[in-house]
Amino acid sequence: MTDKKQGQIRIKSQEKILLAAQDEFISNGYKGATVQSIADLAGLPKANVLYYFKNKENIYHAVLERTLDMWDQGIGDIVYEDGPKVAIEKFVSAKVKMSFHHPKASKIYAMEIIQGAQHLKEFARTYLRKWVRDKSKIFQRWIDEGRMINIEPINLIFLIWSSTQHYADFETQILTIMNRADYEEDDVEQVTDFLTQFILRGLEIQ
Amino acid sequence: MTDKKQGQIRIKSQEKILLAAQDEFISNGYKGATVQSIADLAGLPKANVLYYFKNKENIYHAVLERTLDMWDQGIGDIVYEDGPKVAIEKFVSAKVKMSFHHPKASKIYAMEIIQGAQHLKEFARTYLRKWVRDKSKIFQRWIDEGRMINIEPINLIFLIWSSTQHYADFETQILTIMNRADYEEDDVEQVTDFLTQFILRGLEIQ
DNA sequence: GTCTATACGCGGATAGAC
DNA sequence: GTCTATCCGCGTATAGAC
Repeated sequence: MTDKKQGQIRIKSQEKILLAAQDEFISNGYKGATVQSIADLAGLPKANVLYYFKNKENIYHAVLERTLDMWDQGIGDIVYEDGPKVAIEKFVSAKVKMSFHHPKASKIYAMEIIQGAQHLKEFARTYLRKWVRDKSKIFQRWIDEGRMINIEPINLIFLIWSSTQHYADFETQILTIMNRADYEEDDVEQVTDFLTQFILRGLEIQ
Repeated sequence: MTDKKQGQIRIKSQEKILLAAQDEFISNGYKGATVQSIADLAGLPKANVLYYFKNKENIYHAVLERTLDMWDQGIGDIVYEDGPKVAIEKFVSAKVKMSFHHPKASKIYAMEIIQGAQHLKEFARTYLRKWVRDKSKIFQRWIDEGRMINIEPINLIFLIWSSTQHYADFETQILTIMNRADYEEDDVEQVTDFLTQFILRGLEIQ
């Protein structure tokens, strides 16, 4: 075997482990998850999993890190130059896409927060707080310019986050209520349109 | 000791156990929770906890049941006779109050759904599905009468659920972002007003 | 690098003393 | 009814064979 091939196996195995771990952590939480289950789901011996990641804590950190990376990339951005209408259309659309295409990332994140954000306190205190502050300022500028109704920007941010993430986190409940097995590709557009239009009306934009 | 006093102890102990269990299940999930932790939090020996509830599964069921009861009571109702404006004001107000005053109930419920609703599939399939169907019909009637804008009622229901519950489930994140230790009583009113007004505008009611 | 075998502790549950 | 002592299995992690 060449080094290249071994490196390939390493990468492939780590990838399989992280995907398996994501499922296991969602199903059973950090403490309830077992390395054995992760190994079984990944189709590898338990010892290999621990060889690659040393211990359970490290696996979880790796899963969380990928989740945050995804948030960072997929989220798009809110910039002043877009104006309120386009900015909100872009942002809501990106968030809804994320929820439907990567519900597991959203679920891992939600569980971590509900359980007290033990592993994400620092992320919230620094990155997230700054993000909210920055975007609030942009919304406030638009409010001052009379381009949207006068609301607390932070309430708006929470409303957008919650109403979009709901389709990922509460997927099981939504599908059960609607008596369906899976989301369809059409759902993304339907929800995006509903939320975008609803929010724009709520802000009296156009 | 009289029977009465013993009954009192029984009730008090069960109450302490259920409150402790709620915290433990939120922090560590069903599988990660330990009977020993619940006992410690309740200030009772582990054997007593198992004496009252037989096993961990039963404790969890009891906690879930209380959560659903609370949902049932606290949620208020949406009735045709109120008309869309009053109905939404009442409903949003009740949901926000619940989120701020009983965040733990909301968190237990959210975790259960995120993890796949193993213990609540039946509740969703029967009770919840019917609830959504009934309320959708009421909204549809108001739509047909031109008293609110034409949207999919189910999207509206999900938006109200998610935007109100967010303040309970994501409490930790919200407080961290806002750099505060706890919610204040004023927050309930502020959030209620924001969400109510926003949603009424989104539906073009008034 | 990969896997088997095992040490060691924790957790659920019960038996039985008080 | 209440609590102590204990059983037994599972889970993490590692030692060491291959």
